[in-house]
Amino acid sequence: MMAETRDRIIVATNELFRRYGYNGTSLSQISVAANATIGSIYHFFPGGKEALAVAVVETTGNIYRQLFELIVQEASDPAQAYVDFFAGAAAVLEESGYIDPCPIGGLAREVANTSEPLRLAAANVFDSWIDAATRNLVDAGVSSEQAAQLAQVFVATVEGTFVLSRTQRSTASLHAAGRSLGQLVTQGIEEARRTQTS
Amino acid sequence: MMAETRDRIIVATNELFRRYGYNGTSLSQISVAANATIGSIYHFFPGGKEALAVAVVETTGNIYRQLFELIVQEASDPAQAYVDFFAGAAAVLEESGYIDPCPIGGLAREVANTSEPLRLAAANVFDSWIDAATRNLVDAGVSSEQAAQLAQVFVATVEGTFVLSRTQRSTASLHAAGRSLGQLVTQGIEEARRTQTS
DNA sequence: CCCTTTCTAGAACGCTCACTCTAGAGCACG
DNA sequence: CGTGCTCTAGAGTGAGCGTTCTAGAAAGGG
Repeated sequence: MMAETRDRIIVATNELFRRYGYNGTSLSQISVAANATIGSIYHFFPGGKEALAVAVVETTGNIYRQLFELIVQEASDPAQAYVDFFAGAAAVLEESGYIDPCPIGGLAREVANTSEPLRLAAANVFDSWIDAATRNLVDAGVSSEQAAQLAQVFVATVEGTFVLSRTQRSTASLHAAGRSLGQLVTQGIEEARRTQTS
Repeated sequence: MMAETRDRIIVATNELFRRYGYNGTSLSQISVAANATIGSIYHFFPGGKEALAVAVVETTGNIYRQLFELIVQEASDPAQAYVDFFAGAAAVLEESGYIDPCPIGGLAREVANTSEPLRLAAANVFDSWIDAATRNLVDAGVSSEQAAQLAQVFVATVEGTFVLSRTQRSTASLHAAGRSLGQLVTQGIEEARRTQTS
């Protein structure tokens, strides 16, 4: 029973943050959406709203990293994985009516100057995503320096296209980013192969 | 006298939004920072906080577009302009202690679901940036389809690296993005030349 | 010098916020 | 049958929010 309520609170908070942001979401809203009283929220998250937000960032960060690794695993070739990732995000955005697909970037940007715990939680999530992408690219044959650079650009582009597509209500930037990222990865692999065989 | 106060309000609001976001900034804070009473704020912006935010988005959007065009004009070659742009942003971030360099993306993501006027203002700014970059790339010899795609990726990457660098307190992603964008632009120019001469 | 317009001053309003507190419900275990 | 622990219930607190309102200060042309 305990874990169910806690999970419901996290899921509901995640959705509300994606729509209204951190400061735009109230505990009473969360209480209604999660079907849990404010007393319950403080029982599971004694640190209040901030602690709840940290939990949301961490769980969502893990889910997205797993999703990325799944897409990588199922892609026909390394470059295609990145195209697929952006195509999947585009589909989610269209289906949801352009609600933010991910609460982390928005939260981070909103409170980076006011909540150090939240900023750090978000930074750790971005690090874990960059690490996962770097490992994948190295596995695909990209040099480790190039892989680190491409992984950063990948994560940055994901966050940037979320901002753009949400604002413009268009998936054009996501498709553009998929193509460009695929191109960069392909080129990174070819360059490493050339260097190795020379 | 009138224009001075109005400008002071816009400048102060811009700075506060970049630190604390839209919902995290109060009119009383703005009033203090701008050295203007709340009555003055409502005199110049009868639409209240939302109208003030729209004005901030529009003026800041114009300033950034002009900055981009200036960098393009002074760059040694087209690809270098994009490297320079990210390098400049990196310098600004480091100097400012990683305050958000631009209020627009954060605002847009924060209120895209709650304020249609603000969302539209931000969307128009992004469109104007994409148009400016597209024109620049076409002038540099890139095909119009490629230019449109690259311009979208450029703007998305700018916004994304702002999120990342602000969260991680590091300019690594900015430098990585500068290199990758330069690479994509160079490649776009070469590809167009090849197609044309064949 | 008055009159009109532009702008400032700041108190006041209703509302919602994050958070606290005290009671008691539900349930497992001896 | 109770004893103890986890979790829920919901009223209450003080503070701060965006906005409104009325009154007056500057400023400038006739």
